[in-house]
Amino acid sequence: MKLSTLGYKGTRDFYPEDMRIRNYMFGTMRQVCQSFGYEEYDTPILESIDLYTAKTSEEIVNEQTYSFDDRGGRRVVMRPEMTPSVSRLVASRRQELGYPLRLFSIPNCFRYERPQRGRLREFWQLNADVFGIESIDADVEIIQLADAIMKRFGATDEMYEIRVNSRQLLKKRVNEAGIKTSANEVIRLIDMFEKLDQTAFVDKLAGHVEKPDALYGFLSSDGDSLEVKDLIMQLESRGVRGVSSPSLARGFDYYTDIVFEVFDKNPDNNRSMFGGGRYDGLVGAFGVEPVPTVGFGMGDVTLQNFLETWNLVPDKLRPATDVVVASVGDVDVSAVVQALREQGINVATDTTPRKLDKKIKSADKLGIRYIMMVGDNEVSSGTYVLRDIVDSKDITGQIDTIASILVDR
RNA sequence: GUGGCUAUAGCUCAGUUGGUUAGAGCGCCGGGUUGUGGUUCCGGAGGUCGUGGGUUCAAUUCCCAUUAGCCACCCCA
Repeated sequence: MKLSTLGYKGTRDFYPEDMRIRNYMFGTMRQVCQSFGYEEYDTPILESIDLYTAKTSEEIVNEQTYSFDDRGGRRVVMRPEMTPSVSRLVASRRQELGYPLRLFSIPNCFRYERPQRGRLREFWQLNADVFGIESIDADVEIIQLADAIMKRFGATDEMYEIRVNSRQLLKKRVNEAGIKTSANEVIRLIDMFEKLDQTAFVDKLAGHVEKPDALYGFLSSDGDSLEVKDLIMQLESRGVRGVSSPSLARGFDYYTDIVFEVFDKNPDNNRSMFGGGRYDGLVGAFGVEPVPTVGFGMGDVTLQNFLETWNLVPDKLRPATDVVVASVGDVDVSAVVQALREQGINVATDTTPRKLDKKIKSADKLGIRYIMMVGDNEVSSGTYVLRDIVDSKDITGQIDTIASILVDR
């Protein structure tokens, strides 16, 4: 039987050229996070199902997780998100950790969903969280961090919008409107505010609250939360533009106060790219003293859509290999290769019996910028020719000269 | 979970109103140039037409199922 070359549904293979883009994205995220004083951590992909049952949104746990029973009969879940794991991490050493604690990670997560644009079954997600700051300073910092990452990718204010809301205020207004069903159902409906027209929305709302018109009026206003206004002001003083969005709710149940999302303004995407908020109750759910927390998750799939549609992916991403040493005829190139590698240069060899033009073509195809042709003449004279495939020019010189060019390329 | 579109060579796609050996461009491999690429010329390899079943004398083409991909909804990164 012939094996299929297709991978599992909703997952991706990363060829070197894909990996370069991924490394670029993750590298940029890592740099900016570290510049804000965030430290990297990691946790296992597998977690007990208990971690999610109470905290994540119900739909995600019930219908969107990969879960199975292990050989000992324990229910195991492949993490659908990182927040419960990092909360567990902090809770288990609650006392001995130093605060404010700033953490980030770029884990792969799994959700059993129908794949489509911006959504796959395996995705990576930058998670940045700050623990131990009660004041709005933490919310400001996290949003500023998210914004800084966007800007480091070359994004400008026309490309995305940061929407901010207070879940506390939203809950208050929902309660004032007189809940007929449940607060969660109303909030879920509010999430659809932008997608429905006014009459359809108010009609639906009328089934859930006593005073739909009052609630609608609030949702379509600029919002009147002092906290949100203060937040937006502080962001502005740091050069970050935030917009009040009273209907913003976010899907996860664990958010307690400020929530935000970053919206992709490109018509090809036109969707919420990522978001986050404050979840003060999650660490405390492990039976320790609660720790105030603000964080966000930034998915690689939507981010890559964003970068591609706005043309922000650098096209100069090159392989780590600096040079190919190509043998000409029957010659031993190992000494030359060794000498270059000792200088810290990444060297691939091509000692296949093919003709030299094929070797140059192959190096070009692999994206490797330099090729060094080594035959008997070069070895005996000690003078080598280094070809820059990109600029199409040759550099002739001793091995040290060649090495110095490659080192500070 | 619901709905729509799609599946032919490595890639992008044509095509067969059901009928012998299924095509193009690009890419790939080899040669013209026994030590120098991206141009050009010549030659070559590569497809059980996604998979399974049905209708038919005959299916890549029609029908059903299934799988995968894309898109929208739900939800969300």
